[in-house]
Amino acid sequence: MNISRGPGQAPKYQRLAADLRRRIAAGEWQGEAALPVEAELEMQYGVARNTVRLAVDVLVNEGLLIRVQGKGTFLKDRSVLDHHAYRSPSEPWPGDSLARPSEVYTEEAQAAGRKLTADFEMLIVRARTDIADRLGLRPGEAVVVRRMLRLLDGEPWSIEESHFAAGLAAGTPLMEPDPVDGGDEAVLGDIGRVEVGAVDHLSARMPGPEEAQWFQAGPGVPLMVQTRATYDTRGPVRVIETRYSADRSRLRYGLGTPVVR
Amino acid sequence: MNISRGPGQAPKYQRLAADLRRRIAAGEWQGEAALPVEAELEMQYGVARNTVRLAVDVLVNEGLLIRVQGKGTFLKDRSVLDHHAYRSPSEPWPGDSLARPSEVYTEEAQAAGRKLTADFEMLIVRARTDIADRLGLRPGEAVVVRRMLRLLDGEPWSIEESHFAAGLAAGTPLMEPDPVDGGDEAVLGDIGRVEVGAVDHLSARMPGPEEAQWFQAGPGVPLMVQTRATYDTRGPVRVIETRYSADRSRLRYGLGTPVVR
DNA sequence: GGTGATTTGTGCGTATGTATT
DNA sequence: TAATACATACGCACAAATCAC
Repeated sequence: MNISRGPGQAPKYQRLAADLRRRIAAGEWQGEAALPVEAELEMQYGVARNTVRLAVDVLVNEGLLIRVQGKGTFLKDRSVLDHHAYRSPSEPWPGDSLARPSEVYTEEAQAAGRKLTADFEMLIVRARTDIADRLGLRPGEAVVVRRMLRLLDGEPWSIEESHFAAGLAAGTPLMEPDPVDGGDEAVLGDIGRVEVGAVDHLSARMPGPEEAQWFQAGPGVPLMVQTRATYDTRGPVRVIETRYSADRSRLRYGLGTPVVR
Repeated sequence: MNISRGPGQAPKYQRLAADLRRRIAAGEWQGEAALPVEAELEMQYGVARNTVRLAVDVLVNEGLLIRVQGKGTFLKDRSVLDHHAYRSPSEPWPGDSLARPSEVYTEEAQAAGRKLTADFEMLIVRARTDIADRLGLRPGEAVVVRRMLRLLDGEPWSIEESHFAAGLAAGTPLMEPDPVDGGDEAVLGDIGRVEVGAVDHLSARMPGPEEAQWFQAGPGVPLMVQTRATYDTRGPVRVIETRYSADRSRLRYGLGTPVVR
């Protein structure tokens, strides 16, 4: 392919990126195979190393390729784990359709032949304004954050943070720096705050530096953010913000009357 | 700030990026203000232009900054439009909680003081394997795709594609290259295929080149992808895949018993 | 309407650092 | 240890878009 630049043409590096994209789509390299090394691409296309890197940058930022220093440039693998974020109330399933004790995650992973582990942290912070809003608190009020860091086959998968008003958590096991058997909803049940409804907000964005580090997310891998505000008959109970590495997860919502398949 | 690189330190451009991130967070530039020009940053930090560009690249890919040739580098604006992807059946709302005629979008935009317009296309294609799967078709069977391109204040906002089995659409207005009053569900109702349930899958990824062009999405702006498979009592009805520019949209799901706020 | 100054975009070359094999 | 391959960093030149005059 000739990528010399004429007038009215796209820049070289973009044309090079397009050609590499085409060769990838054509299956020239399979699986997680390595691409030709940069020096080889320089020669194949007769361009400077800089131009090769600009082109590969494009595909890396699209999430198609990953670069590994000292090894090479590789096709990126994409295998996702579905998570049931919600089931229709009538879908047969042990427990509530809003509840999500840790066992749910473990089971989903096992069903997919994969292994899910988790770390736990508890912290007390001043609420972000959007969280305070949804909990019905004044801005800057203290909230208890219970954070679950989930790993899939040892790779970072999601960060789940449950936010409780300090008043609600006081005097309960939610103040302890340990996960609770049966999930936090067990505690909520004990104090008569059974969640009956929720509103989820879903968005996506690129990770910040700390997030990119924890998720081991290179360029081209967005985060998917699920923010769930739950309610009982008295009012707001908690806000759960869960961040997923988008290249490893997909969320599923069962809506309306479930259909047997 | 001194960003000379010592041993064991992060690379210059990363430290420069971190410092710029800090200055942005500190509010040194407000609104959509311009950052110092590249030459100015070169001098401030005493580095080569290349290094400045690498650092700014980082922040652009995080979605924090945008660059405009001939003008400068600017803070990126983020204003999102919420879309009600699902409402609890008991939430008061005209029409079904699964249905989404165009009017819903228009109303949501109006409520936010913005204007939503749309273009329509109809095409007949061989089904992608995942679509065929969910429609219960053999791979490669023909499907009718009804595509709605939605613009918010004239800016690209979402692409919605409804996929119907060719057999189902035959002989109905779904074969016409025009939108249907009341939405496609009006046609489905007429032929006795009232959707009673659905399964949504949500994911996020970076746009491909055509998508990036249509969405006018620079680097750092992911797509959010919602795939809804709907059912009536007889089986699959349609698959709706909607792609949103993640920096302009947020999806809302009302779950369980709705709570008055 | 045009001209030049400003600012980012593209492209080349070179050298050296660092991780992997 | 040596070779390989990507990462970082410098410098330079010109193109293309924008804007002020």
